[in-house]
Amino acid sequence: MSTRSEIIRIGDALLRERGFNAFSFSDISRALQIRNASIHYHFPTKTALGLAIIAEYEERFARLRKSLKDRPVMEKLEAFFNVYIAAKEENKICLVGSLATDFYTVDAEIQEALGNIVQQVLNWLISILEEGKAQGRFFFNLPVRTKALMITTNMIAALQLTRITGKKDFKEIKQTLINELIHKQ
Amino acid sequence: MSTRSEIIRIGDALLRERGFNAFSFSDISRALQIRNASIHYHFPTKTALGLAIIAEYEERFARLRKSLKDRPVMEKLEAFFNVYIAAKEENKICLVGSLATDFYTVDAEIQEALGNIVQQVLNWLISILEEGKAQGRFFFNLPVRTKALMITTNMIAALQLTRITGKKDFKEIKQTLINELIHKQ
DNA sequence: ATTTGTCTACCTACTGATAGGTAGGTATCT
DNA sequence: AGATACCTACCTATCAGTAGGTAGACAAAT
Repeated sequence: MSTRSEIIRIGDALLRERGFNAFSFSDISRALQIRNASIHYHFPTKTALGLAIIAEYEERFARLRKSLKDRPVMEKLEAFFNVYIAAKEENKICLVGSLATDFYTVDAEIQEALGNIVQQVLNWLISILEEGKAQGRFFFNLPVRTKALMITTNMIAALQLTRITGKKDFKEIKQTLINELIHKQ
Repeated sequence: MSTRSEIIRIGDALLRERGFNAFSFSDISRALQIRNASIHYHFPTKTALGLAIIAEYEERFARLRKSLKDRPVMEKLEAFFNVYIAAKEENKICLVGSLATDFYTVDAEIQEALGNIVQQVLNWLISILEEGKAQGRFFFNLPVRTKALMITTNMIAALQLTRITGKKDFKEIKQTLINELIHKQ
């Protein structure tokens, strides 16, 4: 793995563990056993690193959507939840939750990039919900975008709140969302 | 108003706007037109200030619960949502959401205090939900604590996500929660 | 009534640590 | 020779925090 992608990997981990303002280039350089200035060689500014982290998510996200394109809708829903389950396994929160808290402290470019990825996540979930409903596998009466907002906010904050109340609550929230979706009434 | 409570007020505003690691004693001293060292006179450490901000919430929260003790359950539910509506009016997030993101960067004392206030909020909402259900005013099939977790996570992340997608979405989420609660099935 | 001491709530002036960032040099590979 | 990927050495700004001083309010002692 290249140093550049290692920096992104560690930066992402720190971002979702501690927030954008609570990690430094030094944290990354220490972890990689290289000098601080070497991080700046790959990413001139912290904003540039932030943008690269978000771009990485966009690429992974596009690949994931593509690979699931012709899979059953239930598998897609599982993939959606797996993003959050994987984060919980590491006691991390999600990118959107982390940067939403820090929103007014980051550069406009990051705010914009975050806006784009939020749109993509919401649109993905909307398409999953629509497909599942059309196939008679998912049940909900709310407008589909509203339903997507409800599920997304549940998952974002579930990662955060259950840092405090415990992982059992995270599983409860996740399972409740799935049950409500796949069971009539 | 005393300098001490002004410091808490401004500290709370900054905490919920930018996060714990993105505000400094200088931000507060500048706003109050006093010197940095004077903030340290009232709060020896940033942790002490954080604890005082949380303690202020506990006091306000206890007063609110007491004042609503004999009021109709619908009024109590409104008061619960008003906490988040008021935050949204200022584009701020809630204390719990902010500190959950910063959780692993703050002292254990703050983590503990945060745990206590989360318990209090959840227990309050649980008691409201129980009362409303017993009176035939609220409808839900989930275990009451699960329902409380769902509503709380929706509101915490609604404040965060709608910094990005807009206030209209916040209102949509809030109204959906109320509608689902007060309408059968 | 005046002095004295104590307390509160600030102040100036500083510290060491760390932040993000830069200039310029060097080893290696093609 | 030039590009790549590092390095040393440094910069300025800011951070939380400290030492020690002071003006004013108040109360007790003289």
